Amino acid sequence: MKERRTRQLAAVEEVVNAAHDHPSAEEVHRRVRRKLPRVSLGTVYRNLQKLAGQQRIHVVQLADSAARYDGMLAEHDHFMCERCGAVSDLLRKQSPAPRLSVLGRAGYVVRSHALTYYGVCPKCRQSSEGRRSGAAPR
Amino acid sequence: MKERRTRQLAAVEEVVNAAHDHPSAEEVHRRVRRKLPRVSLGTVYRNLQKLAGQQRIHVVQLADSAARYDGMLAEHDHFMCERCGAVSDLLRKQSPAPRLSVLGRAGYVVRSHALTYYGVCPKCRQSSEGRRSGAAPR
DNA sequence: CTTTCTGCAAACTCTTTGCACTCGT
DNA sequence: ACGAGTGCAAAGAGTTTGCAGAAAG
Repeated sequence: MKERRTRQLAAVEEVVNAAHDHPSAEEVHRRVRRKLPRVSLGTVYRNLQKLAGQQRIHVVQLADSAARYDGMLAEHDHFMCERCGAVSDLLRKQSPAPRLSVLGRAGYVVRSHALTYYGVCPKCRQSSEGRRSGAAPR
Repeated sequence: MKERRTRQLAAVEEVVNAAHDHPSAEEVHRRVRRKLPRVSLGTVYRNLQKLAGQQRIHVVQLADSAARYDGMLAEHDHFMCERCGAVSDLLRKQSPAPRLSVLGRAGYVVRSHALTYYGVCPKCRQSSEGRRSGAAPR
């Protein structure tokens, strides 16, 4: 019943907290392996799940198939580039308070919300300036 | 190169348009089968994909694992109940225009955005009135 | 007839899990 | 020593795809 501090758990948390690029489980695995070459992907999943359950990291589910993991705990939104797949954090200036009170009056209890913008990031936009190009998305 | 009007495609579109509960692919398959008992799940997926590509339906990716399909084309947001899994549509009163202009100035091109609230719906809230209950989620 | 679409089944991707063993405590 | 956590490999969801045959135009 008592939780243990294992190298694997610590390494997973460290990797997610150090990352600013919203890595997938597989990417977290790759990075954790640099320190502990023998960790299995299954263990990475188990630890990501445990950390998420304790709200020590966040799981981000985008239009993408695979879940991404985020160490930033402050409330924020995301922008996902449809060309390169990069995800960036957007500070949240104000929560949709008016919306929340409407929902509350209608009987909903709102626990959280997720807001994601989709489009083209500055980098990809630049690299297609003047072209009619369609770079491979995802 | 020319697209054909097959019964299967028509049935899939019809089912998604008639549905107000954001069915998964498997659920769409189940419903389409009531009219065409021999359609395969693969065909349902292919047609959902085709309709989505033509913007004739929308794909909704929530915290859930499986994608859901939505025939409502007007801009709107979603509320997902963490207890019963039901998803409801929320009319969007105003698009986050201030946010958009900030993003635009920063070089982002925003094509769309998705906003989902998570919590407990009125029905589930009622059925746990007064209890400290933790009904099984999902 | 030609070409797209279908049904079927196999393949693929992402994630979870059972089991014997390891390692924190 | 006890038992939570690990590695491995197999199993599960959800989704995609190759192919031979069906059917729309």
